[in-house]
Amino acid sequence: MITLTDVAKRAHVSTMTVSRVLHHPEQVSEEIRLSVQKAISELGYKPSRVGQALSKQRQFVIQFLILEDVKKVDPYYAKLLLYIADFLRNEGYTLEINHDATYHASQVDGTFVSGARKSDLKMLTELPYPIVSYGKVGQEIPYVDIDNAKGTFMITKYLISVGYQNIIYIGLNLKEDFSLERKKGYETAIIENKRKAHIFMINNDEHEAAALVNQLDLKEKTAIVSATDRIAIGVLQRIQECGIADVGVTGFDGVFISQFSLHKLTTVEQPLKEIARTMVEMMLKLINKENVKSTLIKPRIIIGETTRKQKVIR
Amino acid sequence: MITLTDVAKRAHVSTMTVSRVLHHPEQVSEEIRLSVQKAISELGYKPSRVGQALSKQRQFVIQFLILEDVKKVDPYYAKLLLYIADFLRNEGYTLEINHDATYHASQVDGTFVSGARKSDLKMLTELPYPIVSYGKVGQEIPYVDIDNAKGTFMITKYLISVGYQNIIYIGLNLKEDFSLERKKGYETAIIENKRKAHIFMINNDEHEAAALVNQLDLKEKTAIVSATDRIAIGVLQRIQECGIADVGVTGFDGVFISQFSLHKLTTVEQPLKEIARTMVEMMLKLINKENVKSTLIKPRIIIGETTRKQKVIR
DNA sequence: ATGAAAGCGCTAACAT
DNA sequence: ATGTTAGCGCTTTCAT
Repeated sequence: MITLTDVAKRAHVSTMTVSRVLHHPEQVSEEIRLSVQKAISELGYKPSRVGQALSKQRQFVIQFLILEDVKKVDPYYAKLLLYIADFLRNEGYTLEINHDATYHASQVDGTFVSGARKSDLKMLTELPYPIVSYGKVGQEIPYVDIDNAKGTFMITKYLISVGYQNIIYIGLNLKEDFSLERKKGYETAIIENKRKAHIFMINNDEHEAAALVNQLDLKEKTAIVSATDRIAIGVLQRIQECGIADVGVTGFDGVFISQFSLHKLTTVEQPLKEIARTMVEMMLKLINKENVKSTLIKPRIIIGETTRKQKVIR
Repeated sequence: MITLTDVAKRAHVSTMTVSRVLHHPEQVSEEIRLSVQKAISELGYKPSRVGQALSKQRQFVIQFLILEDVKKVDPYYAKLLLYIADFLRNEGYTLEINHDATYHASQVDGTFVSGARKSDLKMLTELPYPIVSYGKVGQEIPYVDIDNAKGTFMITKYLISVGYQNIIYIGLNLKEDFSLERKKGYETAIIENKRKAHIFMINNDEHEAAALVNQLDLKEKTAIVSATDRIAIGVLQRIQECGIADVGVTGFDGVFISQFSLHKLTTVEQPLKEIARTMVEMMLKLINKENVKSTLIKPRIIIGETTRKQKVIR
């Protein structure tokens, strides 16, 4: 391995001069600077992360702590991780993946966390470094999340705008924040437009969704707002089987699932790249002891082929 | 931060004695060992990764280098990453995620790579540390892969065993190894059972698959072996729409996609946990300068609801 | 503008 | 069985 000392010898200067060339080049005379830079590139010198970490007492490593069970990991996490890794790298940080919930002792400069629940709050607040959560856990922990209420609000409003008369919501039978928010978004849009709310709550299961559709006696000009893509897929398949005409179906999340269907699903997209960017920005601020505010990312609705197309709201 | 020195002072010994208690406890008298262990736990001492890395000249970090574009990342990568992270952690290693293909300069003890192509071979073989690839790139690089030929072979044989007379293969129009292997597995099973091969090659697109089905004039007792779940989804939806009876459909990969359908797809599963375990084992051997052999993992076929069920082959 | 010295946390090699 | 020394690569502090 090429070290600072190697470069220093080659350039006939001290290691400090080399270090200065790298970090405070303005403090070094041009002549020496050039010859040091030459030595660096000739030798192919790369600073050792370990050496820097030791003397700076910083690791330049951020961990992503996934608290879900492996089997339940959402498919789009891979994308989120990669986006985060990319953004971090631009800032000179590295991303370390950790999974086991008992493993918080890792020596890092900060932690991203996903899948955290209220019961994790104590453990998380006790960590000796900054945390940013993907998804709200509690006010104590800065988070980034999609604006769930806005998502269902936007998509419901869209359905109304393209002429659906009757709009049904199939929600998630869960007491988590995101589930309540999604329901609220639908209700707000319904009230604003003086329609009648029709709400059903089920588990996140395509078969339950299909079974529910069977009992609904759907008419034309009806649209179904689903709280997740998975519910939407069940609804959609049942509707197609029955051959009911002009019934709109929408989902929520829509990163992979909605692609695996002949008819592209109208859905609320998780803007993963923006979520990643925001999470990284917040982390860097926290590391610099700056204050941050939890952020809701504005969702984007994707108009697919499972709803009418007339005009598009933004 | 609590250091070795803190522990040493507390236990009234030298730092080396503390280090020995941690790494070679048999070399330390029981009396001292106990008092050092007491000091360690009272202070909550955790060895510094950086300090160890510096003196051992090792990082205890493995990177996973994903060479695909973010947008094309397979959904099941998240699972693979987590499994690998878990296995590595048991061995005292940490998993670092890197994505940008130009970023191979990372200081790590080894690299896992996925999505590598022939054109990456040169770069990969020049890396100064061990590599294990997920998926075959060339003989130069140790890899772990699912036994693609065996997968299609097994599933074709299964279809024959449950009584399908006519078995069609819809393959991927790609010259990559895995695509050729999957086709070969089908052909081998067909020849062994003295059936007639019917092969079509298309892109990995559900619409192309559906369009192909339209031209096929399918009869009863026919089954379609698809090279990917995505193709299978297209086939399946088209068949359901047409209401053709007793036509079997199978896929390949089947980690997430096959779950998002009312009718669970019969498919060849990527045994991700075993792939992860094998990749980690190989990496550790390589780090220890032992020889390794590239490994094909035996696939498992999942019998879903898109094929007849009579008896199960293993 | 440049350099020397000390220290970050740890361990291998060498004493005792 | 235990301790001392030196060194891993780098940066901060304090000379010069």
